[in-house]
Amino acid sequence: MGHTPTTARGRATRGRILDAAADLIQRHGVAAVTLDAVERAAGVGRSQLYHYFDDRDDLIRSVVHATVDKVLAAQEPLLLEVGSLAGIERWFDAIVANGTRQDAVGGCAIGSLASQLGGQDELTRQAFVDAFARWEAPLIAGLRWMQESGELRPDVDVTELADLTMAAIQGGLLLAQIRRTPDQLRHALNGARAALKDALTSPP
Amino acid sequence: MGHTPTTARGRATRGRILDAAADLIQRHGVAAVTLDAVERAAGVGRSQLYHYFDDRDDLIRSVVHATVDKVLAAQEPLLLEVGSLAGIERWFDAIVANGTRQDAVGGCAIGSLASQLGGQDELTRQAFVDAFARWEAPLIAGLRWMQESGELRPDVDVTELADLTMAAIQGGLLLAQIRRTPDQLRHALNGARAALKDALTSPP
DNA sequence: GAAGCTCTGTACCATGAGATACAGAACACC
DNA sequence: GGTGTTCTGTATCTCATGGTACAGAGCTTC
Repeated sequence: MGHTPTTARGRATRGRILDAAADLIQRHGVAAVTLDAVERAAGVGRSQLYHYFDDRDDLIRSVVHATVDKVLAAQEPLLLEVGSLAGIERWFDAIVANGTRQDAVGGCAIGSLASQLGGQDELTRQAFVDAFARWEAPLIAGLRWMQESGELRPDVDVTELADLTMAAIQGGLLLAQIRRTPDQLRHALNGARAALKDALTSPP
Repeated sequence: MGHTPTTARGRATRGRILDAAADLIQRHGVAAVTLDAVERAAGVGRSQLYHYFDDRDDLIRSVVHATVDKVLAAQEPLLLEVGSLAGIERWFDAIVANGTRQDAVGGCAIGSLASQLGGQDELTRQAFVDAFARWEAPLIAGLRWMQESGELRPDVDVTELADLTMAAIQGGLLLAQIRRTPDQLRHALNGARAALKDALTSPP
């Protein structure tokens, strides 16, 4: 898997390559990631690419892993507070804000990658399965905690609720990306919020 | 946009090309659609491709339009009955069945295409905007009808409900496709169903 | 059955893009 | 400051792939 850089300069270069490639994918799809384009965008020569990555596929895979780590790291502080309705709402708000921010491009980086590369090789697909699992796990844990502490009705299926939430996020982001407006995402998350409130023991 | 075939043989050939290309996209992504691959899969020579399509891009665009029409045509009979809870539930069941059927590949053909080509040119993106609008319109109309006839509470936002539903479908299909199991899709639609029931005037 | 279409088969071209070779610069370490 | 390692620049090769040329088969129509 190429050389892992040891010097600061090396890490910076590898990072620039990864960022440039990720940006190209996000904006114009995987097909737009030609080595020439990456070089231009990253301000880097051909030899650097092959110094840090085995080949193009290795680069793409690395982008996937980097993106997954980055997105999940960004989510982490919010996902830790998901054990309460207020925490979940903060999480939703952040997602909507995030989807709105990136000038109308939006879309979930992981979801976007997933639908482009999910049908690729088994290894890449597995990476996305793991990514979504890591993403959903804190939510399930939080909901379960709420259920055990009596906030949530005992008869609701927490995995079902979590799956709905994840689907609403992904679907909302996809549709918002196509329509270039965050409305759909907001609506979808409002719906998920309603479903959550509906499962509370004490209706608000 | 190439020659539109006039003979039966011509239509069959053009159809085979379109089917083969659609299949390749669905299974291995747009990048896998090389002209050689299409020829092999469709049992067709290079000259046929350029007889019926201007170039590769035209072929891809044609696949998009054909897929949209096909999916929407398949949905149509169910979408006409969406003016009642029972009709909506039949629609959901069909979607789940459809997502389950295609041997674990699944995924929404339109959604999959959309996330691969949505960031492409403006024209293609618009095609998807239209597709989703055409898809969602009957649902909104049905919900509005239910609201006017008193089945649905007057204070609920029908577009919000419809957006949640569409997002649940798309997100559920995406996640089900990645995980190769229809559970997530089923869960997501159960959630959407719950949200719908919650909006009814007479709780079931 | 001949003309004039639509449709098909094969060979070929041009070039974009992935990959390689190799030398030289920058840096770390003693 | 010398030496080995990491990192970078440039030129080049190779080949897959989109695109073209052109002849020939197969209908349809008169």
